[in-house]
Order: sequence, then C-alpha cells, then structure tokens
Amino acid sequence: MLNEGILVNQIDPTSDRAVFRQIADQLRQAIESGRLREGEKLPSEAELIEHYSVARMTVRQAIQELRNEGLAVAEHGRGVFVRRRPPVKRLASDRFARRHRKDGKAAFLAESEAVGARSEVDMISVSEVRPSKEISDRLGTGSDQTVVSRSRRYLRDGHPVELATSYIPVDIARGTKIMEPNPGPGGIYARIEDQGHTLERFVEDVSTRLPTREEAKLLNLTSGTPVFRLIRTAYDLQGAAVEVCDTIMSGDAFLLSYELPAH
Amino acid sequence: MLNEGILVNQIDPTSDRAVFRQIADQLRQAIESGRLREGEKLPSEAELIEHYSVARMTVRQAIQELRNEGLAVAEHGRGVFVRRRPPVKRLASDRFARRHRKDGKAAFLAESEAVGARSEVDMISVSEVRPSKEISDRLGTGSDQTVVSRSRRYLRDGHPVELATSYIPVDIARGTKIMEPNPGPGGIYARIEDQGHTLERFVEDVSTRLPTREEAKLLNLTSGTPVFRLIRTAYDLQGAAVEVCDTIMSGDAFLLSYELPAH
DNA sequence: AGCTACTACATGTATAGAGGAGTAGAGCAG
DNA sequence: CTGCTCTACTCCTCTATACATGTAGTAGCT
Repeated sequence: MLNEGILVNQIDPTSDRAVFRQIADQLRQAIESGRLREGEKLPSEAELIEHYSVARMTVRQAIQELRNEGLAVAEHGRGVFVRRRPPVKRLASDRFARRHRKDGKAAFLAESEAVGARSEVDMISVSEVRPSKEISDRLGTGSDQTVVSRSRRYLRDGHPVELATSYIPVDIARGTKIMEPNPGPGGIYARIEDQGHTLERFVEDVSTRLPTREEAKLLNLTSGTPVFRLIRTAYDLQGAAVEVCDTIMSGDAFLLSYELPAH
Repeated sequence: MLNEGILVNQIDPTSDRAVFRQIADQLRQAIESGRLREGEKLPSEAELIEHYSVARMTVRQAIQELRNEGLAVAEHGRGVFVRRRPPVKRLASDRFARRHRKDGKAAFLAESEAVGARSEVDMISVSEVRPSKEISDRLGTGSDQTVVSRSRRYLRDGHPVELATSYIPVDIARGTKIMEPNPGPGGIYARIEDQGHTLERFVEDVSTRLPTREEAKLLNLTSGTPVFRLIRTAYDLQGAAVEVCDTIMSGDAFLLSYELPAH
C-alpha cells in the first residue's frame, strides 16, 4: 500500500526544528486535515525512511510523538493507524433522579439504555475496609472506623469504560443487601433510602489526569487517553454523608453534563 | 550526586518484559513509593547506563516512558525530575451566582481571590465571526448569522491556566460594552442582564482530552497534562441561549465541583 | 567586583546495524 | 476444505557511536 501521496513536503535540514519533529508535523497535518482518516494506516517505517532518506530511529521518534499525542496507535506486525475515537456518552445531571430508582434501575444502566448501548457490570467485590483519609473526611466518619467498600467495573458494548468504588458507613450497610454483590432493584441508593436515609443532594468533584498503569490496564486505555476522576458524595435530608463513590472514567467515552441555576 | 540507592534491583534479561520497561518500572516504583519525591532529580542517563550496564537508548526509552506517563519532566542540560503537581483550584458550582455579579466581580476573579491567588487576564480579543455548527446549534442561531466572539486567557499567579472564548448573539451584544475588551463590572453576564436577559440557568458540558499543540503552547503545559474542555451555555428566563462559552482548562490546575439535587 | 572562557555534565538529535516477534496472505499437503 | 509452513512485511528491542545544545560552576583575566 503506497499512500505516500500524503506527504507533500520534504525536510529542511537547516531548520532549527528537529527532523523527526518535521516528519511528525507532516503526518499530524495529514491527520488533522483529513487526508488520513480515522483507522487509516500511516506509511510504514520503511516507506518513511525511503521517502525522507533518514535513519530508522528518526522516523520512529516521529511516530512516537504522534502516539504520545494520542493521534495514532501502533499495532505490532500490522502498522500504525490513525486513532479511532469511540462515541462519547453523555451523562446528564439528572442521572440520579429518584424516578430512575423508582423504575428499579441503577444510574449507569438507566443512562446506557437511553442511548441504546449494551451495558454490563463485572469485577464486583464487597468488603469492609479502613478508608483513606480522603474518603473518611468526606463521609465524616472517624479515621478508625471501617466502612463498606463496593468495587465494580462497568462495560459498554463489551468495552470497559468505568471503575467505581463506593464507600458506605457500616451502620447503614450492615445487615442489608448493600453487603451483597447484587444490591437489588434501584441499586444501593434505593437500599440506602430503604434504611430511612432519604437522599437530598449529591456533590461531584471532577478532576482529570493520565491513568495509572493499573487503571490503563483495567480500562484497556491506549496511551494518550486521560481519565476523569469523579468523587461523588451523597447526602441525606439531615445533611449527613451516606455514601462516597470514587470513580475513574475513560476520558474518551464520557461527556459530563451539569445544570446550574443562576439564582 | 549519587542517589542510585533508589534502584534496588537488577534487570532480568530472560524476562519477557523488555529491559527498558523493567528500568522504567523500578524508577516508577521509586516515585510512587516516595523514595523519589516531587522535584527530585532522577539518576542521570550516565548513572543508569553504569548501574544497569545497558545502552544509552535503552535508558532513554525508560525515561521516555515515565515522561509520557506524566511522572517525570526532563530539563535540557540539567536532568530529569519528578514532576511537580501544582496546587489545584476548586471551582464551586455557585461560581455564577448572581451575588458575585452584584459585587461587580466576574466569575474567574471572584473564585481566584477566594483562595488568595493573584489573577490576570490577557490576550483579550473581540471580533464578529461566523460560528461553528457546534456553537450555533447551542446558541440556536442560524448557521449564517454572525456572533460576537470574545477570547481571553486567564493566568493564576502569573501562570496561564485557562483559555476561554465566549459567543454572544449580535442582537444582544451590539452597542454594548460586550463589544469592548473590558466589559465593565460584573463581566459580560452583568451586561447581558443589563440588556433585559435575566439569566436563569447554565448548562456545562465537560470533557477531557490531551491538548492540541496550540493549547499546550498557550497554557505552557508539560507533556502528560490533559485538559478539560468545558462548554457552558447560559439561558435566560425565556429559555433562550444568550451565551456559549468554550473553555480549555489546564487539567492539573482545576477541580470542578458540582452540586446535584436528588429530587 | 565583574566579566569571559573553559570545563564537566546533562539531555537532545541522528546514524547504522542486528535480531526478535506479531500478522497476513500464498501455497502446499492432507 | 482444513491445516500447515513459508515468506514478506510490520513494528519492537537493543547496541554502539557521534555530535549538538543547554546548564552550572570554576578559573582566570581585566
């Protein structure tokens, strides 16, 4: 496949811009201008070496730069391809509205079926742990008190997109289905309300960063995909925190939407 | 400076894990365990070559991996250092409350002074443009209608942290201080309300990705820092969109906080 | 004191070469 | 048709070398 027509210019060796950067510039330009479309194959190392008359490491550096920028992905033995962007899913700010729980649905599943995506949950584990300071501060529990921790992974159309761990004070969770892998219809928020803690509001703190290696592995992230970290605290009518949920979301799979009153 | 004591293990050449990855693993472990603290210098290339008895390109690949992960930054001529994380600023969800405008403050400045940071705005430019489809869809204007575009960059303690462009329909902006670089006390939201468009609510759509080269340059981002893209639409009492603000925020400088009712 | 030059050391760029390992298709044996 | 091998092509790992460029401290001159 000789699609070198993509590369229009030659290299200026007298320029103070490094040769490998100039090559990266041209490839980047081809991608951004649409001459190379999503999923399309970039010229191979051999073709680039031939075309530019440079050493192998030089073209590899150029390609490495594009990979770091998240524009391209390499597949061993096949080639380097323009990165495909998965469709993003919009998470509306009413995703915790009570009517969804009344329908017997947990938030993630309700959201997903609204856009026709098939969702699953796996890697569910429930345990009793001593929370980190960050969590116990939010829950308002003493740092010596243990809490119930529920971890799980969400998949959309078979692809992992989100890791979540909920922390619930033991005095709320003990003796309920919150301690079981499947908490029943409406999810754990429905169970918390069953316990007499009517939910009043949530606070979500959103930050972004690159994933740790562990996160990248569990979410199957290609280099160049950041993640959202979303920490949600749920408060009951008395203003007490009844749950903290620590979530890592694949950055290219979500769009978070919030509505704010201007009051 | 011989701080090789950080590296406890040797390399297993029979392992199927590449040598440069094993070296990266050890350095990463040193960083994550705290044996190497923020800002501290990693062993130099020469020291690593000596310690592991490998070629220069091999240690460079190891270091490159850490740089890609955002754990380390290289300074030409000085060394490679554990990345410093700037303090993050919390953006509360009431940042557009009317009382702030009453005080004569625009949102960004009000937020910043709350945490004692010195803020500035620069690179202000105002023009009339044909909006992209994404913007005109949100504004509900025809794609042929022009809108007023206001771009600016925000700095905190002298460091650029945010790029923002506001789009306002011309029939609201024309003949007002919205067309001027300095829109007066309370910012453009105060001017929009002066025009009889009482603000009722905002919708913020938040996504994350790696910065473009342009953004990285303007925000002075080191490789491995993602950005937030926040598109805010402001609606008046009649439910009409009166402004759309497209914002790129340095991902390591902000924490977005939102409050949601459980209704 | 203030300046320059030099030196040591750091990372950056580029070349050349040798295997290794995954992919995919062609062709052949059964 | 199925399953296998062979081959060509792809990216991956690692070595070795050379020179460029930025930083920082020192020695020495003015």
